[in-house]
Amino acid sequence: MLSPVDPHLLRTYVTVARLASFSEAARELGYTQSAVSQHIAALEQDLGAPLLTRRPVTPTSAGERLLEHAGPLLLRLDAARADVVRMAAAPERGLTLAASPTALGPRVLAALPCAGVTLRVLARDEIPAAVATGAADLGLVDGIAAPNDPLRLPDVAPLTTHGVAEEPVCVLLPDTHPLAGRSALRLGDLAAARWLDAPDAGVPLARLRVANGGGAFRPALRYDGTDVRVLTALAAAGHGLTLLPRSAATGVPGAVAVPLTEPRVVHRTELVHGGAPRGAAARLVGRLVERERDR
Amino acid sequence: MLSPVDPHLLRTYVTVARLASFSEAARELGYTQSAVSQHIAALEQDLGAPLLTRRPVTPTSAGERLLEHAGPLLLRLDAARADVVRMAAAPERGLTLAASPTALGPRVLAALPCAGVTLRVLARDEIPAAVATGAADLGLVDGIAAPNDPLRLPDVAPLTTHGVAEEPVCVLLPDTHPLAGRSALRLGDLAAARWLDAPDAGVPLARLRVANGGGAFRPALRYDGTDVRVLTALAAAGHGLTLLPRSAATGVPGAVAVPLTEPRVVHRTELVHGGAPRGAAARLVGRLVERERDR
DNA sequence: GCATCCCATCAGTTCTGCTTATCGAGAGTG
DNA sequence: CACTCTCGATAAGCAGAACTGATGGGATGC
Repeated sequence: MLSPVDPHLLRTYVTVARLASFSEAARELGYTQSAVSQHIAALEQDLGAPLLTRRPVTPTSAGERLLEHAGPLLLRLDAARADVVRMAAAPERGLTLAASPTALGPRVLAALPCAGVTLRVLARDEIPAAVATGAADLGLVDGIAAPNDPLRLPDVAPLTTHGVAEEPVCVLLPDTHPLAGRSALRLGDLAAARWLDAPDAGVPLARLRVANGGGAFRPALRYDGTDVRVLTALAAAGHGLTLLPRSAATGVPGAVAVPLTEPRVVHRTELVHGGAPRGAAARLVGRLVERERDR
Repeated sequence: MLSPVDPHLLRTYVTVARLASFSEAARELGYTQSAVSQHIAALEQDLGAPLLTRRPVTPTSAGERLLEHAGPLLLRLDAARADVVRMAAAPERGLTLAASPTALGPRVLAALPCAGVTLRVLARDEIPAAVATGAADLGLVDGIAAPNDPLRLPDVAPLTTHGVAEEPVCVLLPDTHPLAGRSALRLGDLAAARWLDAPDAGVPLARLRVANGGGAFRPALRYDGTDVRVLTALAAAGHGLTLLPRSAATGVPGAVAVPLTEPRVVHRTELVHGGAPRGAAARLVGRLVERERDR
């Protein structure tokens, strides 16, 4: 049986690759430069391939490949520890909730307890990681899916998800737009449009590209922030169209929200948590999931 | 910064949990019983929680949780090594192809080279693991999805997938069945039917349960093998209905295949491979993906 | 050509991880 | 009830791993 790759070596490897320097990595990790050098040598010998070019320090192609593995791997390793530790000691500190910006729909907001919650807005794909490592007790992720379909989340760890809410998806158009009067839109109607590319604030477009039959969207302006207000303002100012859940798209000055009817997709919000939510976290889970069942 | 869980300890832990014995695990791992005892003690101290009850040796609740993490974790660790090693040394041995039973549709069979291929039929969720760890060079997985949607695969490692074929999904009915004369069926027509539960041979039903609005299927007989012939024979004999891709469902004596039109799903086959397919593997990838593009 | 920077290598020390040996608790037996 | 057998915990010792500090050598800059 072949022994697993030593995660200790892996950690120094990713640090070296990130900083592009053995000595810097040594400083950051609290080792001597010598130790780091030996770590990399050991890893290269173990895998039987050079991982870094020296001078300048850059990953080789094999090293690039290893980097792709290393991130999720170290994440899972930490997640495993965090998850088990969480079961043992539940200090009942304040509840931390990690959420993507558009995941905070009306149903969620109504269910939040009045006090004792720390809300942390993160990019969509950081949320499972935050929950897995214990940085947050609960996560709220949103995205586009077929009705009643679960979202596709990166599975960094065994997490539990519950559907919490589904809303229609709307296109946000400046009210001067020729299609602004429509009561419904198909994606095909907008084939020639320019889109705002806002993976962290808006609804990710990539998911639709497939349903769209492979036709790529023409991105106009890319927005890397997480502020929905900025995004709606950009859309209202005519910088491009964007997709939002109805509740986030209505009431924007200078813009109208038109429901998207084809393809038949919904904006879905899911609650994600680790093994054993306790105390306030458990209560919030109960409240959100129960509301869903009433629906 | 917290140091990652030692995978060495993790490996002995899962072995102990599986065998429910320290001494047995020691024998299997080539350690002394003392070493295993120390490993478990170290892990429990590291995580700050008891993981096993002794006498009898059983995982605690925290231990159960850890087991859920451990499997994917060790798999990924091996996958990382295998992937990098594969980049370095490409010995150009015979091509090994791992496939789920119903993934071998006509398009795939036509593209296979005449010689030098080892075909290995595995359960659906073992295939990504086999490809990731290098047990197979390529994998073929099938499943049910919305048209043009990718399948949901367990992401054990960064793998690349290509859609290879899509076929209609058919219900296989014994020709004495009252609905056997229909030219098309909706899932709602079959709400009262009994189903064959064959997760490894047929098409998994779980995926449809969601699209079905949460209504569970009534399973009649469970078949754990991977032989499609057995499955079709069972269906023809009236032991229950089953879903199959059209090419696998036609021509079964005593049964008819009726296309499923609602929900709108297809049987999809995907090719999955690791980082850098070479030689014969690369040629096969090329041939399969190219055929897809022609479609 | 000299200084500097950066990684590789070597020797020495510390500390971890494994083995052997022994103990103690619990289950089965006459 | 005593005896034994099994199985896991613990102690001591030893070999090897891991890290440090020092040194070497190939780049680059002045």
